Amino acid sequence: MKKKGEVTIYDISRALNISASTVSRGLNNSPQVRKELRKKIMNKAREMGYQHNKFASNLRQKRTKTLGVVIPRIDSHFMSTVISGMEKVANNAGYQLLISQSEESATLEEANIQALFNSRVDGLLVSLTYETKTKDAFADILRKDIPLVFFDRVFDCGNCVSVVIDNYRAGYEATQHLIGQGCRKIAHIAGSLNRNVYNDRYRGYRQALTDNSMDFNDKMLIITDLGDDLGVSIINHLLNSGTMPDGIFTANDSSAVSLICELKRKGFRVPDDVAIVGFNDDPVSRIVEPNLTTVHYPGRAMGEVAASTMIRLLEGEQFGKINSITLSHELIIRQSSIRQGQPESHE
Amino acid sequence: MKKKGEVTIYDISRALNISASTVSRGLNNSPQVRKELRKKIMNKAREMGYQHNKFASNLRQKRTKTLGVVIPRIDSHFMSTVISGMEKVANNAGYQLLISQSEESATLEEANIQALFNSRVDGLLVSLTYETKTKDAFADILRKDIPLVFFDRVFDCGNCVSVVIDNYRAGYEATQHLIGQGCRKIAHIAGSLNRNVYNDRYRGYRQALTDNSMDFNDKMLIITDLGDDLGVSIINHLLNSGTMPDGIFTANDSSAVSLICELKRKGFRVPDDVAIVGFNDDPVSRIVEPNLTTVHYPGRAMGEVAASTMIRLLEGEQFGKINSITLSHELIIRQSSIRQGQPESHE
DNA sequence: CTGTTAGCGCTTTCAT
DNA sequence: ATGAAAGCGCTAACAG
Repeated sequence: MKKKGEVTIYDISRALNISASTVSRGLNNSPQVRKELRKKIMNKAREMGYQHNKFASNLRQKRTKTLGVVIPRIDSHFMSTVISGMEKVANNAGYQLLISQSEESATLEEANIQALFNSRVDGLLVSLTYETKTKDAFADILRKDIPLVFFDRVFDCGNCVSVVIDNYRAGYEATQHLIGQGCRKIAHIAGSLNRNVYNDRYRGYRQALTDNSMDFNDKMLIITDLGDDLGVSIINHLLNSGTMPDGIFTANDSSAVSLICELKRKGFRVPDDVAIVGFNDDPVSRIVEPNLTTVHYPGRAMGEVAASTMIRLLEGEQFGKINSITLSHELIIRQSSIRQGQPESHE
Repeated sequence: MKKKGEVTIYDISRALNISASTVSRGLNNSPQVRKELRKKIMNKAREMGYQHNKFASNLRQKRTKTLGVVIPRIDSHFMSTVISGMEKVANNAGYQLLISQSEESATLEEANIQALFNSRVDGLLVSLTYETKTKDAFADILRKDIPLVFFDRVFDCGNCVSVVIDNYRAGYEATQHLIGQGCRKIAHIAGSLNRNVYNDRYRGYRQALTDNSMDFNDKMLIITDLGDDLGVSIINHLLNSGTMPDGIFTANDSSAVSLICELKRKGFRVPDDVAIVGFNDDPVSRIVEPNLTTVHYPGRAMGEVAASTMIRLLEGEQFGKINSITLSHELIIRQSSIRQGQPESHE
């Protein structure tokens, strides 16, 4: 692991017969240094192939200009879009992103948080796993007042910010749409109800049923990992349960697409026999036939907002304490849920 | 930016009436320290809420256990899958990933490389932008012997490793397949020919034409950014050019899907009027109707291999110098390119 | 405006 | 097996 001898500010100071502090100041564009000298320092630095050593600087300044990110997985359309927005904002503000995946494991999540803490990230951006139940993993972070921003899958917690959409309302609207299309037996495919996103969507669904005097049947609630190959097992499960729904609201688009494919394969007409509404506005929702009605989730904006909120927190431009930021979603109505001669209800 | 006073090894050494060096050794599980004492140190550390400071450690050891990653964008199925594999391998080996996006801009790419270099990453993993022409941006990296691994979009360069698939052969096979299906006028939609991936696919396409005594017509080559809304303009362009192809090989799946949609909208039958082959095996290729024939690209494996190669490089377990690693691809034949009564040729 | 001095927290010879 | 001391490269008082 031999590193060729680093050129340090001392080398420059020696070459220029000035002190290291002046070199440091010059390199950081301090107005305390004569413009002329500053330029001389810069030139010499370039000439000598000097490269700023962030570590030494960090150690001294006790900040890293680095943000830690912990997410369940990065390889979904939604999450990669969030991270893309986050990286852009962070990079523009001179921050770097240390990204780690928890793979839906609370244990790995905790290990990742610990590692990021040891790396002394200035702030932590987190979207929780399916499993996470307690805030224990965040104890160190919170004790040290390291800013913590949750996004999408969040914890309600006093000293941190959450960036979310109104999943409850989105779930309500999705269900209401199915009801408006004439569906009378509506199933819901959910993710882990530990997590706000799935719990809220579920509660919205329940409320919409209630508001339309429709009974909830617990055979119509299926809790899954929302994978993209759920169609077969879910449709079989529903058929076996003896009550085939005429509408399904499912908590993400990949499961919705899988359902549509399986329904078509089994000879059901979509949406006339079974109408589907998904969630996320994944690109596939526009491609699958019939096109999928879904909830547009502003992923890029969520990443941007989370990052810029974090940076504002770090750089202390707060005007009062923010607890939570809710971005707007939108129900995108596509043909898969518009039934023949069944006009869309005007809400 | 007040940080509550860190607990250091000195605090522990004082509490235990031993020296800091012993504490350091104990914490690092050095066999030089009595087992008993080691345990006492560990316990005290936990009790006092000690947290290892990676910076100080890095500064001293001149390594960071951090890998820098520079990619055009993270928000595509392919790239997010690569990164996912890379992160997993890195994390398992105790490395962290500093990820930045170049957004297809050579300038931003260079700035990102510079920033990562200043952060003293132990190694750099790069997939190039459309624009990048020279290796100038890598001068510092190479001079300092920082291991450099390219993946997907690579530079041929003496002192670094490339992880790729055989894009030439894949392009050849894709085109050959269309020819086998009876296509006689085959267009190719390419990305920037600066980049190996697109150039090689293009050359494979040309060679397949040649080997089948088919003329190449430069109106059949369209160079684009391979965006997902290219369908309209490309089909119009082809129609206006006076020679509508009966087969199209396009360098990624999102453009392929966009083409299919536009062709269907215009009343062409796919594949009987125009057959399509894409690239990447994106999930949409399985959803679009007709399903898309495409080249399976092992994204996760590519990320894993790139990361583990890097780590092997860093940890010096090399058995000779590796220049390039080629992963295997696979042409996935789906209905969009199987024409009625036109049996698939047996290659 | 510039220099002197000290120290961030850790690891690592070199002694003992 | 443990300790003393030096130093990684930088920045921030403080002094002039």
